[in-house]
Amino acid sequence: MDPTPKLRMTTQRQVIMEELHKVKSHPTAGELCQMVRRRLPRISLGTVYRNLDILSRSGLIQKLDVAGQEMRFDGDIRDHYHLRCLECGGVSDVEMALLTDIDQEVEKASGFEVLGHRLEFVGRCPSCRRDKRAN
Amino acid sequence: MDPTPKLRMTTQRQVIMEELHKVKSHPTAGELCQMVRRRLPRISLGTVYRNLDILSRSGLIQKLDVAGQEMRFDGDIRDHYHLRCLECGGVSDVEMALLTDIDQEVEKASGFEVLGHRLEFVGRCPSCRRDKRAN
DNA sequence: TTCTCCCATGATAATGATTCCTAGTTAATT
DNA sequence: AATTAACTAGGAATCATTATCATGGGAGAA
Repeated sequence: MDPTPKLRMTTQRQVIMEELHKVKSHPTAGELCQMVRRRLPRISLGTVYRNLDILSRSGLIQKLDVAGQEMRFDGDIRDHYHLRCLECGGVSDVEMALLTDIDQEVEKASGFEVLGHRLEFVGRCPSCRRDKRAN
Repeated sequence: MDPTPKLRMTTQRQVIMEELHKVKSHPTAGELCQMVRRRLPRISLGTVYRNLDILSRSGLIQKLDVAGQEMRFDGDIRDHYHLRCLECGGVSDVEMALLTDIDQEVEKASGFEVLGHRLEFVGRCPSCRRDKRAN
């Protein structure tokens, strides 16, 4: 229906991307909004959400949809797996080769057309393990 | 602190479990509430949520937390993987051996204490592939 | 059986993340 | 500079989920 509207590089959009690329964490929209507000104090949370959505649709960033209630965003668009700390809620990257064969295996076994998979680990991050030891 | 309060097997709780076990789909709380209401028309959605939570904490059912906005529930408590149809939103089981080694591998490589992982596939279910062909 | 305790229920309000709406603003193009 | 479609801020609306609270009812003791 609608031809894709042409993107404009607004200040807000620019700063959102920059701030997201600065960190290796995987912030939520709210966290990112706080970060951006240090430079653009009047930016609204809705704008952050809208731009994160647009940027991820354009393939410039990644919308993570990891377990948990809040969506997270990643400036690294390479396909990779994640690890969530149950204690602090943080999400880290996993250095691990992608599983390349399982999609086809599952496709054969299930009758589904398999387009991809999502693998994520849960556990306790080094920092939280350290804290626990202190208790 | 609190000794776990003793569970009372109420009619509502009973019926929720029965209805969940009847299906091989992985209903949301709302869907399950509709199913249960055919037998207990006055049950409230809050009761369904509360009991699903209690039952999953007790290990009698599984809370799925698959990608997407709504939580889903599974009467099958065996550890297994899932497959989500992007078209109809349905969630199916995958017949596939569990990946047993990767947790330890990731633990060694990452410094995290890895407690488990969650793997889910995305694609199109046989039924939606069939519909698509008709277009 | 009756009393008492206490967990459970139903109804509804509250919360929190996300999306939608609208009037005013701005980047890109001519 | 003028034009215009895309964008923004702010707030309202939505949707899933959780909390609150007065009432209900089952299990054990008397």
